[in-house]
Amino acid sequence: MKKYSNVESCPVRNVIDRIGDKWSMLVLLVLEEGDVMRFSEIHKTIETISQKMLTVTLKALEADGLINREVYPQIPPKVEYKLTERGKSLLPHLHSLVSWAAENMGGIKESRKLFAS
Amino acid sequence: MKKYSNVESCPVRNVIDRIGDKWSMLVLLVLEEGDVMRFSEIHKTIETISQKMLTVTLKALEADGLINREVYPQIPPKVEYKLTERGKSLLPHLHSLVSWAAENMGGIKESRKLFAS
DNA sequence: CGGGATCCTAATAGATACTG
DNA sequence: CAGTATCTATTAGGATCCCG
Repeated sequence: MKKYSNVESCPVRNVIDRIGDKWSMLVLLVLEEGDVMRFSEIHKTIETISQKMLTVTLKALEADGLINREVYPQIPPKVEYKLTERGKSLLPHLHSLVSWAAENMGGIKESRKLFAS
Repeated sequence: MKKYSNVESCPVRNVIDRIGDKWSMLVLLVLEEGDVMRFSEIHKTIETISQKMLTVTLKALEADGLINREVYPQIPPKVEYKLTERGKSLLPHLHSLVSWAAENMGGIKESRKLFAS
């Protein structure tokens, strides 16, 4: 059986570390539904995210080439975000997780209660 | 378009928060390969995890009913872990992510480099 | 409008020592 | 062997103010 000593080299970890943060996955799902969206639109859709975290999250997703950022140099500024092809290719896998989560959430919550008692 | 204001009620977030931590997913994949494993076996396989984090991670997975913990009351103690049916049902979805990650890691690393410069 | 810069707090993770 | 307990370091995340 192979060893998992050098965690950093694992491609999976690189992905999970990114989409496993507090907001990335949510932003991806929102952008899928909204197609092309401005910063403020995303912010309004995910009401509980802070401006800073939305900025940070968008930048990280852009760095990974999962979303595209287009700036319109005008006053007031306008910035639009949309999924790249790579980003779109990730979404089916996320949806597969979403389905599993929806189906199993009830059972998991039951388990947690039993475990706590 | 629906709003994602109350993040906590989202079943997806509950799942991603759990498997998106530093070690859970790795432990699940290791247990899949190893079938039934003792604490020390898992620890040897994932060399870089601390004893504390392995304990914490196993407990969380057990609470969610994803793994089963069996204690043999003897000296020295022996504790075995294995996937539950629910845990097994999650794994295909993780593998789907693993595949995507493996295929796209090269491109993502390229993107990150370009973005940094 | 879409951020950037700074400060601060809370949550996570690791090291170490100890135990039934 | 399989953990606990405690302490410390690191990181994630939020609040606030500012700016072109």
